[in-house]
Amino acid sequence: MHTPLYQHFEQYIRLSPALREELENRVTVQSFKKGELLHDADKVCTRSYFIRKGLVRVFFLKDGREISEYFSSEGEWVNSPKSFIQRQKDIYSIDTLEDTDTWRLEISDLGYLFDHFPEMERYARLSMGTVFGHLMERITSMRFTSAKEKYDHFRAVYHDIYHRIPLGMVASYLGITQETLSRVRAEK
Amino acid sequence: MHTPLYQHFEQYIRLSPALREELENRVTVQSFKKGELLHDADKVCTRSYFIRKGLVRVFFLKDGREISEYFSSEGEWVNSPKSFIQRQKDIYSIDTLEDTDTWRLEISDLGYLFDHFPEMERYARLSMGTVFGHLMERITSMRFTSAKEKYDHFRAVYHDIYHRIPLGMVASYLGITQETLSRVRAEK
DNA sequence: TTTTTCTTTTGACCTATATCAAAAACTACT
DNA sequence: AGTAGTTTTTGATATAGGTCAAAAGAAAAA
Repeated sequence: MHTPLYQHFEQYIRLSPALREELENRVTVQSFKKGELLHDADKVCTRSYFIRKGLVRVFFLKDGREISEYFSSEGEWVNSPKSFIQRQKDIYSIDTLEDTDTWRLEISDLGYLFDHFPEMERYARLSMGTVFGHLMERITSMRFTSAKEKYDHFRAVYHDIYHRIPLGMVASYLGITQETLSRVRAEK
Repeated sequence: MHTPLYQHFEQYIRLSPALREELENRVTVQSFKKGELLHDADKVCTRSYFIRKGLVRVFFLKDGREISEYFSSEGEWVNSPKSFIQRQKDIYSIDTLEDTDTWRLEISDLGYLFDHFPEMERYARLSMGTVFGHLMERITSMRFTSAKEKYDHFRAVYHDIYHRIPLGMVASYLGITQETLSRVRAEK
């Protein structure tokens, strides 16, 4: 039943039966229709969602326009990172681009797991290391690169899901206008 | 003697006497002259340096030019993150912009600390969370912003040290040319 | 199916920043 | 102090990508 979740953890640590059971008990199924909000920037983010099926987008408002920060899909956790970690409000909201099924974990439950299973701390450290690497690569790919190079990098990173994301959202993710992205895409 | 190092850890966890002692035993003083390499991209990064005094720059080569990735100064750890975490080569080298004194920690010693002190795992998770936030902010500040806005953000982030960094290195950090940065700076 | 709304493409024009080149201002040796 | 090397500034020009506007295409609603 919770196999994809276990597999995710086992990329980084070995799950003891006790930890498996705790995870299973503390995680709740929650589904969202396309366009629904998982998290609103108005509030502190107290939940993390593991995506079983679907696609979500983390975004914020700048001058009244929605800017995509990043996208998450099957097999990944999503939350508003700074809000979730530091228990304060942040600028990000999260909504879905497709009907999405998740397992939801409350921050209080996660705290319990950290306190009682040191391997969870290790899991967090290692998995953050992975994401960390992605962020640095992204920063590199945003400097001294043409719109085309940015788009190519985006397609490489979001290889499996880039075609499921509307053009305007991709453009704001890349920091270019959708007109420019449309032209870049045309010449191929 | 090791006070600044202890203080750094105690932003995130409480250091037991036992852990203090282990840290103290495993850390080695190392000093570098201005311009010396702390790490060369040719090699796997197996050491992390805590900066007691001085200023270093993490950079890589693109088309024969040196691009600054970021800077670190007093009270911070520096290494080549992906190389250090995943024990493989990466593009980054590290050198000093000033004479620099450090405490050096070998990855094997860090591994020992992770294995024997679960609070070290917690420290790593929490401190990575902080850096994580900075990276996300930086990504945001690089999209849809003018050269001037990028420079303003840089000065805010590197408030205490920005004046110690040569203009050309700041420009490559921001992803703009040094000519543009020079002009931005002139009109104030 | 038809209408309405949302998304993407195309076109014309403009501006911020890149590029190339050279002068000026620093820094660091001898 | 004087020379050589490096870094920063200034100037002239070019261009990628922004902005604004409108048409075309797709998706959702009636």
